[in-house]
Formats: sequence, structure tokens, C-alpha cells
Amino acid sequence: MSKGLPSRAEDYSAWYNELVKRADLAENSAVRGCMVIKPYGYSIWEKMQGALDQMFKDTGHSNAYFPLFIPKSYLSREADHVEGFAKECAVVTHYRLKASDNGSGLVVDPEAKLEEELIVRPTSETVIWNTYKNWIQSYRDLPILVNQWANVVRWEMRTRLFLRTAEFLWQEGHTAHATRMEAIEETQKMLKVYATFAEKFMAVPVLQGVKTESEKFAGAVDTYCIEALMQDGKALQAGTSHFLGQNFAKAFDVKFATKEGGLDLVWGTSWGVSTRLVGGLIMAHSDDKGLVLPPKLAPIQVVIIPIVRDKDQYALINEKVNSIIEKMRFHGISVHYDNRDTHKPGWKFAEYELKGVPLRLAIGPRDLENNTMEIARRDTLTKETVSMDNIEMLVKNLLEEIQDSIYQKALNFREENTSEVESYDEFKKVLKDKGGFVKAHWDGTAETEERIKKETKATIRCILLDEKEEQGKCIYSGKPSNKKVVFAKAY
RNA sequence: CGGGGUGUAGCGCAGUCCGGUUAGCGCACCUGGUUUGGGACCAGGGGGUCGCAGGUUCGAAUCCUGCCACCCCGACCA
Repeated sequence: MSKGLPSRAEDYSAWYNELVKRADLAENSAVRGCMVIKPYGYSIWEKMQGALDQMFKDTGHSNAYFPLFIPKSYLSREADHVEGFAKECAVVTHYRLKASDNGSGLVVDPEAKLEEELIVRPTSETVIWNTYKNWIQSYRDLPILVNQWANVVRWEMRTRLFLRTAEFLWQEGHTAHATRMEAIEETQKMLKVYATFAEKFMAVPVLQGVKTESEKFAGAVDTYCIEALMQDGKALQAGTSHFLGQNFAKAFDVKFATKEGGLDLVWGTSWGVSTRLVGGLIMAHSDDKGLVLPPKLAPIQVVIIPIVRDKDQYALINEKVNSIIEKMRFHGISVHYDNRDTHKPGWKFAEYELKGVPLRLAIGPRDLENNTMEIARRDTLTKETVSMDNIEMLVKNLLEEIQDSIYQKALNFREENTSEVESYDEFKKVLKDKGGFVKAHWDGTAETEERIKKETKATIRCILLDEKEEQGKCIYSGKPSNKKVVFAKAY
């Protein structure tokens, strides 16, 4: 195996790409823009799914499944929605192949043309609201709180493993409500769920805010989002929660009889996070030696590596280790004992560092004599020799400490890389020299936003929910503004 | 879609300018031995339609023409 990753400082982008491949998370597939998620990468996603799914259920949601294909006409029912997604849709036009006339291979059978083309879902609002029409007659049928775990396809021009792929895995929640207020509360509630997940599980601090008119979801009234900061100073949109108003109810004619005897359009929300989170997780914590995973999402929390000179010791070590594993499992710790004799300890040390396993225990002849083990932390790369007695408690505590510690580190990084500026010159200088989040006054117009984007590549990430009101002037136009907004270059 | 680049073993590359034995190297892989507390060493071995198609030539990885794929930068983008 070739040693050493490209360093972050040298080439952040190459570092990321190499890391994803070498840590066995994912690789490019034979199909352009689509990735193969390898078992180790997929198990991180499964950890994420597990935690999120529980949180969705705890907030009253149920899972369901809607079709992969959407009749083309559905997409055009909501004007903004079609505008936003039409350019990146995969389209199914036929349902059959046949042997080609010259006998070499297969061709699309022109006889088998679909009457109406199907698009592969880029998101499921349309097919779901078309279904909700049949599910909802009365206020008694509301709310509907449904989530689906699915794959979607957006034919992106340029793709990067996990961060932007043509096909990706995600969850999309789609809820229907009787009142505007209730839908808005749902939208905000799910934003909180995402923020909590990001911070508690991924150990990634996030900003919570609302998108500007030009950045919001196609078809939404308001898009709420969480934004994370990566180590290269670029922002990553990590999750979105949309207040759809009555837009999709209008488009699909979803009305309900109100308590008062009237007839009203249903209010909707939708919210989603995707496998992009895996990319964000990698970029938030990892270093030049490889992944650094938060214990709560690490597929393996502890790896134990035996160091063996002769066969007799091996039996003794196995015995010791097995009793330790049993105790750790009892405490809910996921532990992997790598006693393969096909790889040397040094090789394993490097391998598990690359894969971001939070804690590593090594046990050899020295330890057998002294009743000790060597314990090494992935996040700090420190190691010490500790007693084997009650080591499971030490491990348990250390895992919690690592989880907190990498969150704190990421939070400090974000704070150090969040700036406030009062002028456009200062804005450009900070973006160029430092990057990160830059708070500045903005006049609220799409024109200004667009010009700043053209000139600096920075976009408005969000308008913070808890931003304080203050009188100021737009850094670009000088027009009055009562709030700063958050700019950054973004993925 | 514009600009640039690359296609040679599983991976990373040299060889191409200036055509000429059997196409090399590192890693990985297989066998045997010695090793094992930070990516071991020695010896032996296997693996190639040189992206595809056509052309020039006694002879093409190398020259010519066409095509394809991928990567990077831009444009685009929940």
C-alpha cells in the first residue's frame, strides 16, 4: 500500500478525494457521476440513518415508500419546481430492448415507446402530493407525517464523491397540515432535529437560518437550512427543511374540509438530508493521517490489535482480549479484534488511523506481564499505557470525551473563521485571505446578491434565525439593512 | 457546453518528441523462509487486446485520421 495522503494544506481537494478512496468509503462507478458506496462507507451512512430514523419517529413520523418514477407531467404542475429541476432529470422513454438488426448487442425497441415519459425522481414532492390528494378529505386526516428513505437522481454536470453525485441516498420527509402555523412549526422542528443530529452525533456545529429568495428550494415558500464550515473555509449546506405553504396542495388540488365546514388547501413541508453528510463528516474532522470519526457514528469504536511473538502468547492474549471484548459489548461499545496474522501490527496501526477508528488498544508480551494495554486516541494521536482492570470504563469515558472534544475543536475552528465586516473591501479581503463565514449587511435584493456572487464567488448561506437586529448599510449598495447575513464560498 | 490534460498490469507511473530485440518500474498479488511494540526483509513467481477503429510502414505503445472515456478549471447546480 502506498503511504501518505496528500496534505490538506497542499491540496485540500486531492486530500479529500484520496481519503474517500483509501479509507474504503466509496469509489467512482462505471456510470459517470455515480458512486459505489463501499461497506465501510455505507456503515457510516447506516449509523446516520439509525440515529435520524429514531429522531424522526420520536417526533411522530412514520416511514413509507413512494415510486422511483414520476410521470413527466407531474413535474410541471408546480411552476417553480419544474424550473428548478427540469434541467437535471433523467428520463425514461422506453420499456423494452431488442437485439439489434446487425446482431451485435441491444437497441432500444422503438415499438416500446412510453405514452408518457417517466422521470427518475430528483425529489418526490410531486408524486407524494398527488398521492396525498387521495389520502386527505377532512381535517381529521391531518396531519400526515411521513418520511421515506430513498435514492434520487439529479444529473449534475460535475460530481464529487458524497458531496455531489448524480444518484444519492437520502431521506425526505413530507408532511401535510391543516394550518399555516402548524406547518411552519413542523418545518422549524425538523430543522432543530437536523441541527441536533449534526452537533450531537456528527460533532459538527451548524448555523441555523433561512435561505434567501434565490437560494431557496424550487417550490418552497421558505427554506430553512443548517450550514456547516469545512476545514478549508468553505461552507456546506448540510440539511434543509422547507415550508411549502400551499404550493403543492394548489398544484395537485389537495383540499380538506375544515372543522368550521369550509374547504381549504392543505399546508405542506418537506425536509431532507443525504449521503452528502458523509462528505461533510469527513471534511469537518479528518486530518492528514486519515479519517477522524466521532465515536457516535464510527462503525468501529475500538480496535484491539494483538502483538504476538510466539504461539503460546497468542492463546493467552486471545483469552485476555475476549474477556475484555465481552465487558465492552456489555457497555454498548462496538469493538473489533483484529487478530489476523496476515498483517503486521504497524500496518494495522496505520490502517485503522486511516479509517478513523476513535480508539486503538494494543496488547503484547510486555502488557501480559504487567496487566496493561496501550491505548491510543485517533483524534489527538496520543497514547499511553493503562491497566487492563476496568479498561472498559476507561474506554467508555474516553469515547464520550472524544465525541465532545472533536465537537469543541470544530466549534473553535468555526468561531475563529467567522468574521463580521462593514465594507465591501473588507469583505473581499476576508474572503480571500481567510475564508470561512463572513457576516455582512445586505440590502435584501437578488441583484446585489447576484453581483456579489459573480464578483467573489461567495453566496448568502443563510439569514440566521437568531441574528440580532441592527441598523446598517449594505456593503455593496449602501442601502439600509437591519440585519447582517452570512456569506461564504460553498460546496 | 468552453479551456486544459490524461488513457500502458488491480493501483500509481516511465517509455511516445526521434518507429526497431521478449514493453519496463514502484505498490499490490502468489510461493518459500526469516520476522512481528508504527506501514518488515530476502529469494522466486504470476499478471498487458499499450482506450477503440482505421491508415502509413518491412516493422507502430511511439507517426497520421476519426471516435470514445475519464480528470482538472470554468459555466451550471438541492
